[in-house]
Amino acid sequence: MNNQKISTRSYKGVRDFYPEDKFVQQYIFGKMQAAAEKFGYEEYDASILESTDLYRAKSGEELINEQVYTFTDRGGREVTLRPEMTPSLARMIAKRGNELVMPTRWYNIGNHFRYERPQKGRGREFWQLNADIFGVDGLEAEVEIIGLSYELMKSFGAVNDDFEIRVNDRQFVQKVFDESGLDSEQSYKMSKIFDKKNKLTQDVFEEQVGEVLGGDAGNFLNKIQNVETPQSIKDVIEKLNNRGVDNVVFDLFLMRGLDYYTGIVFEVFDMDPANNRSMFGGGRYDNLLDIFGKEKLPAVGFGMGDMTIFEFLQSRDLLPVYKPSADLYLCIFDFEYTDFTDKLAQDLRDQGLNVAVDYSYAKIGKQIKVADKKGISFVICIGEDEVKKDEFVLKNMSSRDGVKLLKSDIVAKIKQ
RNA sequence: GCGACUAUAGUUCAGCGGUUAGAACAUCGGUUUGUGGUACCGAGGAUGAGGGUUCGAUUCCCUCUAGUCGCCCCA
Repeated sequence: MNNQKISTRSYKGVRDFYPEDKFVQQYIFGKMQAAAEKFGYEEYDASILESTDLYRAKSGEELINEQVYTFTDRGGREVTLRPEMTPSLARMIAKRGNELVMPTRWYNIGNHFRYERPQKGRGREFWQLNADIFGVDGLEAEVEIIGLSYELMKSFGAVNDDFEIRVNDRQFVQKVFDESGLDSEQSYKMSKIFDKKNKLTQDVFEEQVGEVLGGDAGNFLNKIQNVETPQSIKDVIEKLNNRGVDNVVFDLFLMRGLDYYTGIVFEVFDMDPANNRSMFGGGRYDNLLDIFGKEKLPAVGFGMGDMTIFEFLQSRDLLPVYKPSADLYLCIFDFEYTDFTDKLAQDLRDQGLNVAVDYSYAKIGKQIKVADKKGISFVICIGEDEVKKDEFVLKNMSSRDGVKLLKSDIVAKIKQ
């Protein structure tokens, strides 16, 4: 036998969730679920394991070679831990084919894995909400998805000044590029520079634009500086305004990294000057089913990761205070009252209360202290008096009060 | 893949080339044997691994490992 000590650390980049962490996670997921279902989205799920071919077909080589967890199973199959939800979603949608009644609205909250260097707000395992609507050609779909994002932010307690929704239209950008005479390679490079613009100084930006154009950038820079908001964006903004969403702006340089977007794209920005960055976003991607040989399907969706929204909520002091699941803690004076206490606990559980029992038989003050440290709201101590009279003192831990009541009144008193 | 920084108790941090490595918080016990939050007393618990310089290294140097942050990337 070896006596090497096993580290208590979790595997690099993945996270443990202690009860306090899980509580916050459940809060966040609860808000995500509520917002999605409010708009009539149906929950779906898939395995975290997918055939590597699925990603090979859809994504670039770099993703497969460097950024995913891939291994060979005992049967010689190549397997990949899902790095995102969209390929699985596309596979499921394609498999159902014409069975699906359009429009279809689906959402999922699941964990994903990618092999990269962990750093602030980014791990090798992350959880993400995906919400997508299929079968709607018009801007109503974009407006709904952006509206859903907005609703979700509000449900977290964010106010309009906290965040800003930036919108762009890839087709419009392409039109601008075409009018300026850029070929397809130049257009692709230019879109990458647009995407990075926020991180560049104006000088560097202009220099890089010049490099792509291979000469004088003056006309092009002048053109994009004076570009007018396209009609599609005007429509989206107007429809959102009608819904009460007024922190929406046009941003010609918003591209989003993904190549698969085909139309409107949007991102939600944190307006905190100390942390002014993109939190999440989405857009239209009508070519989703290409790799399955299916015809085009209109699709608009967005994804929201748990780590970025957590940091936002933390910075705005919008995270909930931890509360344990137990409503009531039962303390026992002496071993002989245990059966009585267990029966009481079970009765109360059958009535819908979450009840934990202290089996330490330590001094009663100590048992109460344990309940206090655990943050449980109510305590009842069981001893000779209680067993004899069938009457109980319900201690409210925050007010320090105790009220005498009958067993039949305990549940009502706690739930009030 | 590249770069910077860091590594001391469960956690956050001190410390000094030299006797027994300190504190706070947390944990446990006690002051208090039918009732908790304050206060007081006490206890357990640590120098990431290997090598080098030195009479002596937790301290200085090197390697490894791990972590944090940034770049790249971001589905």
